[in-house]
Amino acid sequence: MKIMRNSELIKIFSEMAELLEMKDVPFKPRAFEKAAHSLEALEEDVADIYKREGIAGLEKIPGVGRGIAERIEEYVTTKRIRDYAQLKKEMPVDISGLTAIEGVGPKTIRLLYKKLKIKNVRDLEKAARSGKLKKLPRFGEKLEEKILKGISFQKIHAGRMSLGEALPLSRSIIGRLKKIPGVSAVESAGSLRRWQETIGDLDFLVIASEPARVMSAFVAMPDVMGVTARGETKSAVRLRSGIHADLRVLPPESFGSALQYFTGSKDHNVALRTIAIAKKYKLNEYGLFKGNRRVAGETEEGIYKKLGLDWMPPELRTNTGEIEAAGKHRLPKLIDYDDVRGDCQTQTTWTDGAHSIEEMAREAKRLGREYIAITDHTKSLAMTHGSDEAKLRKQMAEIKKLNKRLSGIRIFSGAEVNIAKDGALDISDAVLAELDFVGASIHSHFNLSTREQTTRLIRTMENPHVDAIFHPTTRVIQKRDAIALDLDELFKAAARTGTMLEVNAHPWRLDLKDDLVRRAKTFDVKFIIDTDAHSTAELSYLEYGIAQARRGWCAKKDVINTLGAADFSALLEKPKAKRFSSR
DNA sequence: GCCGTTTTCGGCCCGACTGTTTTCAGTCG
Repeated sequence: MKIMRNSELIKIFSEMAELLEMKDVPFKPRAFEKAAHSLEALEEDVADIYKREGIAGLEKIPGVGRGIAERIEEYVTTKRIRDYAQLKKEMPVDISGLTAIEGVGPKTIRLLYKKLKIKNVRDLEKAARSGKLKKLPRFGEKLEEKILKGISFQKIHAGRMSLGEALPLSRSIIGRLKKIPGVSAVESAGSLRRWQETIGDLDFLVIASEPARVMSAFVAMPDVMGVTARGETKSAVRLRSGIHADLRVLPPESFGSALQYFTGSKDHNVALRTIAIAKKYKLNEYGLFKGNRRVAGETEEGIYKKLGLDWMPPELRTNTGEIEAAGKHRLPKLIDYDDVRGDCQTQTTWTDGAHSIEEMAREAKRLGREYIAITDHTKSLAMTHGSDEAKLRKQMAEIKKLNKRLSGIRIFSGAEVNIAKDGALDISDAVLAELDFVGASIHSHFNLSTREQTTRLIRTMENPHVDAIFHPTTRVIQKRDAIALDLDELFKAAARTGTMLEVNAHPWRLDLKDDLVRRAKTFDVKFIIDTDAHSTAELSYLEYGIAQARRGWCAKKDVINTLGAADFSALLEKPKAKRFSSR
């Protein structure tokens, strides 16, 4: 999936955008930025496109015209781009490192390099500490201090926060804001409202009769480490948890437009604004305007409707076809957050979990689940005291007893069977056949070739007892890349064998991820959404997995554990290959 | 440099806030 040549070009074009910005070149920076962004979404290696269709093929990529197509050609054929090298020679600085510091942009970088020969964050910190920055034109005490603070903040938290950290944090801030007198509405917008897997910062929108009071309360929250902006309608703070939070107070007539605007994504908004312009409107965070007259703004629905579009859930707003679908009234009916009725991957004290089968089952019941599959690890994963055949049989007997004793929750016996390097499993088929539900997953040999890895998983899927592949790509967000796989081939095999693919809800994993879910769906793959809980607390992760499925355009029917316990059980009784053929 | 129901030239999002400016540039989202 990782395409080397594309990611190199993405970096080059993004840097070119910044370098041109520094030189005050108008408009070209946006063009390079847009091309870089477009390459990120591209599924194919540009070199392959070029070999097949030449320059004309490259020009079909959105945001790529003749000029950028020729630069791609130059890169593919000579491994370099001359005008990038030239720009870099004029300004040999660590652009991405420096722009990551809050308040440092291209113009500042140019000034820092020209006056003080600052090339990277280390040079910048040294200059700031020795008081050299404040002597620069347009600099002073405060900016110097701001940069030092920005550098230390960056050291605490490089990168983005996981959805699993950001959502509870956001909910607690929303709770706090709602208690302020005069506050009649609070929403979080931004990437969090779109349930993106990582969050860059938090955005809060508020309707309040006394804006000043909200601002004071916001900047005084216990988690606030520093205030970066405080105005009448907008404030911004740094939180101890290592993330920025913005707050805006809005009049009720603009709340919907602000929600729409600050929810994004940026690409979605740009596309929306283009439609607005074509229909002779102006769209901004205060409303949709015809001349000076506001024609919509109170609600998001009102804005989309005036633009001829159906309202769409924030999870879909990525400008990858949702706007066209909304215009044709063909948006998918997404799976709802309360549609999943059972959790099919959980671990207990039998292996590396923190709680007993009964504790997990009772908590699952409390959360409204109708069933839970207990899927402890198997023997080749020795560090988890994985089960062998005898231990699994003992566990099955225990589950049978518990099912008689407990009401309102059904426990399925299962396992998370470890997949060997060659795709074989470490539990005999005879015992797998006795289990209600079998998931298999990879926990080792992450660096095999695409061919080896694909063959490995397909062999596992061909086992008639394997109901599902857990966390199919084994990526860990911001830590470990997905294993190399020929995904189309994998998805075809999953559909052919009737093997479900998991959308793992653990916020570190979220695997399969959104765009792969969407792609798998085109092969008619069926999914299950599981928490992979190793404790009772983690059983509540389910919503993150559902969000990922929604971002992958999943309907309820695509996700098999939306079935009730009896239907799910009946489905598992059928031979794998025949389970989904009639659906 | 890109793009096209404003089309092959002439546009390209824009408002809030900060700091150091005495009227605005730079950054951010």
